[in-house]
Amino acid sequence: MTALHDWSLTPSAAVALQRELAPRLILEDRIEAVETIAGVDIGFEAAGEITRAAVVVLAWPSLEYLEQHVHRELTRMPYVPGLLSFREVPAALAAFDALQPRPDLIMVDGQGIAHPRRLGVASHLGLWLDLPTIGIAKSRLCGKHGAVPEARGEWTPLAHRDETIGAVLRSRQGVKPVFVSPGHRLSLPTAVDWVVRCLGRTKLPEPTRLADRLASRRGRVG
DNA sequence: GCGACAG
DNA sequence: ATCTTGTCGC
Repeated sequence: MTALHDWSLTPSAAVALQRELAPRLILEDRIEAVETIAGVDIGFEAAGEITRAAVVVLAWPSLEYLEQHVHRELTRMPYVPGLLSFREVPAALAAFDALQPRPDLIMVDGQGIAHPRRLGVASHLGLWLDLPTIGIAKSRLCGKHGAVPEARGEWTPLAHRDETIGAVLRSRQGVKPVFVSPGHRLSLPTAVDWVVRCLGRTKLPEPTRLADRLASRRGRVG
């Protein structure tokens, strides 16, 4: 019952594809007027056999709820550090198909270019949809950084092989920082700005926080 | 060779 | 990610 799909690549083939795609990323600000922002996250059911992709769309600048959508499908790949997009992006794309006007900006739960080959899940999704994306991860995949300032909104750079790949942001005082990195079509400063602007009084920005709840079915969103 | 390792 | 109870703090 193995559902083969063009996303089901062997690890080495997936790595080769990442190396081919990373150079195509645009890390300059190519983002239009923002009126809607989407948050995406993936959750699992039935001991991981079912993948559940959730997308929540909010209006900017009110952050008012506009719509949500959930797509469920059989899980196609196991979790392998560095290859997360092959496990989650297919389901996320299906969830996005239900959105009529596409969002102007997307916040993804995971890394953008803060990845060994600069192609985290946020970058891969952004490249595929050709939309601006930002990666917001709750923990580090690669790279190193110094002490993170205690004040909310402050950050310290995340570096990897002499490159600045992201920001370790104190999104909420007294709480572990989040790792922000550009996904596609925007710069690091711009990515951090958007995350800070979408922050409520919680650790995660509203789009991602709501998508998280919907994906893990931990409460109502709309 | 020995760790580290998004979700 | 997911499995899980109470508990500390704004």
